[in-house]
Amino acid sequence: MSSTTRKPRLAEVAKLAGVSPGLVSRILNGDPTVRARPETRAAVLSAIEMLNYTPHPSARALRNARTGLLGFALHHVNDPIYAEMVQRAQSAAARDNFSIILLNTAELAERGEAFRNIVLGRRLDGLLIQSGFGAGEDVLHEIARRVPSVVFSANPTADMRTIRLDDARAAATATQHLIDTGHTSIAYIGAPGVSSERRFEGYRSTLAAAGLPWLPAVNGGWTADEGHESTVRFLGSGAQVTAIVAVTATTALGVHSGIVASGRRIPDDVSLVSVHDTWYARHLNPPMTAVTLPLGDLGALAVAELIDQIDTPRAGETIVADPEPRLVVRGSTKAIQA
Amino acid sequence: MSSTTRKPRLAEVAKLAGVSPGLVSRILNGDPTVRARPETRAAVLSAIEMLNYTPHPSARALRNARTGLLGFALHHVNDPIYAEMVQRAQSAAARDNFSIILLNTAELAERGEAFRNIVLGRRLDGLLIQSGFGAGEDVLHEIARRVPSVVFSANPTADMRTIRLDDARAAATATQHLIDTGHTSIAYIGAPGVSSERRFEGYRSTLAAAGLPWLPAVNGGWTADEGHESTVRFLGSGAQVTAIVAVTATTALGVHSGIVASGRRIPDDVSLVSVHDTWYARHLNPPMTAVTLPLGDLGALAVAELIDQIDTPRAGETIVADPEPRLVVRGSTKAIQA
DNA sequence: ATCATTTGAATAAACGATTTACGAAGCGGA
DNA sequence: TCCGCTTCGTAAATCGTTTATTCAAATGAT
Repeated sequence: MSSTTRKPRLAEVAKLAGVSPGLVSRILNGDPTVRARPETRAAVLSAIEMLNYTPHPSARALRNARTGLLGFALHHVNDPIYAEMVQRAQSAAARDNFSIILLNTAELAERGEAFRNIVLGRRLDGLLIQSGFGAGEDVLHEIARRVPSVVFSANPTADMRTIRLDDARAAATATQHLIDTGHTSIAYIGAPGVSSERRFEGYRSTLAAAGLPWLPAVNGGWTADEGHESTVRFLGSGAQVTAIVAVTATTALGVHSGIVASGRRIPDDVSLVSVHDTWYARHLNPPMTAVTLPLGDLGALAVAELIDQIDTPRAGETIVADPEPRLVVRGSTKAIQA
Repeated sequence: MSSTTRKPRLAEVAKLAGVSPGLVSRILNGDPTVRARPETRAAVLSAIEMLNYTPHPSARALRNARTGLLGFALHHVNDPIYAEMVQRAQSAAARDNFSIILLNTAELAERGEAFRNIVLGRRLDGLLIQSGFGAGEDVLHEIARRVPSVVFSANPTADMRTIRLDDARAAATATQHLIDTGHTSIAYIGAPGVSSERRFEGYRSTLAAAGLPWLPAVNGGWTADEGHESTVRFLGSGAQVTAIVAVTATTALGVHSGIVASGRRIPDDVSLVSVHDTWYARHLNPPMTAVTLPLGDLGALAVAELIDQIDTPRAGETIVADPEPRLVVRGSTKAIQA
């Protein structure tokens, strides 16, 4: 299978170049205090090249107390909403030679101990933590205080570095679109946690500003199945709304099927707008109107802040927003005839 | 922020217990050759407990030449199809104290060098590689020969450990369902790569066995958008089929919207069955009939084989299949009236 | 009492890279 | 010639575990 030659060590490069291992290391890492003759430097470089040398990551990690690994703890790793965010985060990390490990926060409940061990066990240089969903919040925040971290979605606190989207504005944009097209009876289907609360506030304040009535948030959860159930219950209870704003794309999918299951037509009877646009929105029947949020930018920026945080810890809040709120109008919304 | 006390080292545990570091290490790792008095062992254990000691992963990795990290290289990491597979793989890995890093094979084209460095740079103990999609296949297979690996989706070779689903049977199950409900004109919309080829063969042979005609595979790609485009083209070219089998769930979603965009009704004009069931299938309008494949089992088994592979490399093929093919009939299929 | 075993544990050398402290040439000036 | 300053590098101590080797004390046999 593999050939018998091991991977070369620093010492072997040094011997080939006729210098000491220390010098090779310093040249390799661009030590500014190193003063080597051009021909010495060239010899080192060509020895590295010739042996195709790459440093041993574990040895480096031990000596430098830095693993080059970042953790990305998400509430639901596999929510398609996060695909682009994770990808952008990984590219951003790769630029600084970091790799990203995905961690599922849902495991927190069952296997909290294992989670803490991975995260607190010097295996990771830093951690991106999605918070603000209620359950296990205290554990996450304790971790955030012990490991260089950037917490996102959560509300800001005095001692953490946080980053989040402009949730209120996104929901406001969705709501305003419905108002603009003549709707006066609009519901919000939300989920547990502060992101949903902020979106609800965007919904509520926009309706209030327009002099229109608002309803308490319907609790739909973060999954399509929960969105479906709560919508069926909500509409089944005789609610007379002509439009719904859904907290996120997965929930919105369930709301979509829930409206259909309730015997109402989209958009003729009920219009639907999703906060968060995603890959499947355009393929629904009818296609779903949605507000785009810059999750990719959030991921990239979160990583940049985290890497900064590793060197110089500090608290503070960052809000990531598109220059303009972006609404993608598709077939799930329709103007009310005056 | 964090308190001033470092994490304890092995030497500190040893001092507290009044023994040597070596002994602590051997007891900690359950060395069978260690002969310690019960009270000594108890002292060590209580010292570990008292200091809340956990070994330094980088030091261990250096000494043992084992990082505890497994790579999971997927064609499209974020395809929702893989959610359960990745989760099950992670649980299986966690049981043996391995963590999993997700890698995107799509990056291979642009950043092949970076990919090789991560993968070949002793950062990973082993690699799960999804193969069989055509592009970059040679690079993946070269890697598979140099790092302990389990390759999945690909066809078996003499020198690799491979694992895959029973693709042909899944497609056969889907096709048979359509035949059983009276369809005689059935198309298959596929994608590049051997998994799709195997599914096509299941489709073709099932129709042949029933004495029905089959069509060449329509190339739809692995994404919803590609499925949509190819379906619109296919139906627009005047194809007269009453049913379609789609290679996977994402493609099927695009086929679904493509049928609608072509002005045909599901299931009245065209029935649709997806190979792979997934979370959103039940929320489509109409909900999508699908064949379930045990991707979760594939993930768990692949990890188990990989961990085995790390200790004792060997070639061989494993096919993961449910005891019974499982078809979930929803609203996207309808019997043809005779 | 003496020698040979066993039992119980310590010692020290890796693993591979990084970095601080130190030193041998080479050079110019007095 | 001798001192002092650069220049260009080297040596050796870490980082924290693991494990082969060694060794002292306790036990047993004669």
